[in-house]
Amino acid sequence: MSRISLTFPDGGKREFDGEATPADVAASISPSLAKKAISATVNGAHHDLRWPIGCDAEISIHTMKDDGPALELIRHDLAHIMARAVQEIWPDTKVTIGPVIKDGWYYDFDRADPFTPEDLGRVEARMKEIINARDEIRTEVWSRADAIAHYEGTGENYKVELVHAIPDDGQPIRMYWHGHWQDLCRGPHLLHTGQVPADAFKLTRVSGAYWRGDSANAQLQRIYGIAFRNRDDLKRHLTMLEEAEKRDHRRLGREMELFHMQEEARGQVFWHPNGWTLYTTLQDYIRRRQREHGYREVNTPQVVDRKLWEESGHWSKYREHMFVVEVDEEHAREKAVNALKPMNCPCHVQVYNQGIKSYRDLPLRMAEFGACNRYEPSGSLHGLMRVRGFRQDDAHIFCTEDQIEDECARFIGMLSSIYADLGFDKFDIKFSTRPEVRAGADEVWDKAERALEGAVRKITTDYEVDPGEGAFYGPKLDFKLTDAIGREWQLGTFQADFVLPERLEAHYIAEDGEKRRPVMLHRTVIGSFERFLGILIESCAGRFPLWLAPRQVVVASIVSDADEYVREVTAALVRAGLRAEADTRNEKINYKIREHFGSKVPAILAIGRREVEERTVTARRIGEKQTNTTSLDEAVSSLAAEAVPPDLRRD
RNA sequence: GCUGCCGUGGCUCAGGGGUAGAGCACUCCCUUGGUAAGGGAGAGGUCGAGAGUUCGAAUCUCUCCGGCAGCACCA
Repeated sequence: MSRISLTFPDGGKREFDGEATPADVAASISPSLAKKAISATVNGAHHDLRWPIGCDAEISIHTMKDDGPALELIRHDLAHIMARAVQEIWPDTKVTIGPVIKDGWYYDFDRADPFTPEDLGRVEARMKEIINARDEIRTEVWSRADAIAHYEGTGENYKVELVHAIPDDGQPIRMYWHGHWQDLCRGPHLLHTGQVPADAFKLTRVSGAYWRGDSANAQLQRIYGIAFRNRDDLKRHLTMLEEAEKRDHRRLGREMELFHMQEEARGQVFWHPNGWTLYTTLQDYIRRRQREHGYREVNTPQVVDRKLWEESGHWSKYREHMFVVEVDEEHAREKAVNALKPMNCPCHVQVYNQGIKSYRDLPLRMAEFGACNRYEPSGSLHGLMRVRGFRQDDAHIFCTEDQIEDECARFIGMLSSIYADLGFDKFDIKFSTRPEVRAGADEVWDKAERALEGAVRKITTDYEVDPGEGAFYGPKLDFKLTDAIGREWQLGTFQADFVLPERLEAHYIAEDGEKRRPVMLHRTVIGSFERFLGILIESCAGRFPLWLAPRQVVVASIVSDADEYVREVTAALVRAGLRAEADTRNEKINYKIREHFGSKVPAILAIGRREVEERTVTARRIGEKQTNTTSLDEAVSSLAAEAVPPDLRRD
């Protein structure tokens, strides 16, 4: 006879014989625990208590939270409940898949007519009915043949495909039921639909999504939902999203007069004085940091003959995404086909290839604030985050295979330091390893992968590995930050490349006098100024640290008798290197304060009769209530000190 | 590029088959007022573009352009 040993969250143990049913198990648990007993680990695998138990098993009951069922289970079952609601309302709709995602879930449907916002209301109402019905949730084990026959019979061709895709390794195929509705699912699940809080979820949007994520496949209708444990959490989440909207860089870009974009230059940026000040201040900073780390800056052409792109391989792969420039014969002696450079790499190899390089020159670190243009798909454009014209903080390091590790470690050190200076102490790292189709010998890949991963491990073990997702020319590390509403964007990157030096015939003379191929390391820290500034704007909600703020100080008069002194104070600040402005308009100080703090000026010096007489200034900082009156000299020197960029402050 | 939604003055938005409205911003006038909107007056749009339906369209239909969300893409 088989036995089941149960371990409870409180550490207690209980033994059952192998024929125990879930009901037996549930009965042995205290009522309060039973309500929360939803899933378990059976023989090491995560399982649902609803499964027939008929074998030797070590079961640990877990995932119970004191405040109710695990959110993941709630969201998971909501996906099923939504699919059921949709099929009950529109029986001809085919179901596909519906996973749990951040904050909620989605489910993809195949249906001739798209869902309208009103449809979502109907679905939501039906879902609440299902929840209130407290239908028991059951799981059955089916044979593969039965499952396929069933889905073929009901015309659920996507499910047929899914069953076929389940590896045939003896694992049972599980069917999940509530009411008269069923779905293919491996679990785990709640005990009944009533365990889902009926007032803490919301269907948020519909959109198209390709079956299996492949644009060659049919496009399905995806419905997204969000769910929380209770109504308050849901409300909090919605409020948070509203707040995040106020930090949207497109909105702040307009409000702070940083930049604008328009139809005639789609996907490109018109930087305004404030935005350009920010941009160049950041660029100056990056330039200093690069110099500090041994980079030499170059500058290469915008318009390059297609010949070079053919040699580099970009023409065949990215032709559709390049801005091609054809010079007409009427204006030139020969017709030439060029392309705006979509990236700087081949140009840097051209610089490298001038003259003969020795192993003594390596590692050779070549940087360029390279302006690139890519004809990105229209639907991918997104404010500053994804544009067609941008400038990278690009650099290529030409080195030997043995130098990869050291260069990678140096790079990550520099990147961490720069991110920290700019207010990002945390960022996500992704490590992508060799794909199936690739260039370069396995030994070189071994070396490069080890070098990259080793360098990362020196700073953190918290990184994601994407096996097989590396470029065909080498492994890569990506560094990501999130925007106001949690979308992730890739900024920094570090990639080893064994291919381009070969294609463009770069070489150096080794110690033994032989010609060798250098490895080329492609890297960016902030990625592009455009995207990084988008992220930076959102992360600080437009309240830049003083050294970056486009307008650092406004000196505002309270009465017109102070105007002359206001101009004197402003001049002193400007002399000290600050971006200071005088505001002597005939407006009340309240009005001026509101306006300047509204446009995120970090510091305001208010000047009234008292300050004129005492030759002082009264300062107030954005976001702070209190004011601080000091002598003029004191104010100027403390602001000037704060305006020094962090790297220069360290010395 | 695909699916859906949207497109009214600089911004936020109302209206809606008979030739446009509010608040903020802007200009001018009054107010010299101590730390997140003092008061008044004025100027500003032909309603994304084109075509169609209609006696008449910003309002209905179609096409295109653009924006937003998601998908796909991202050297």
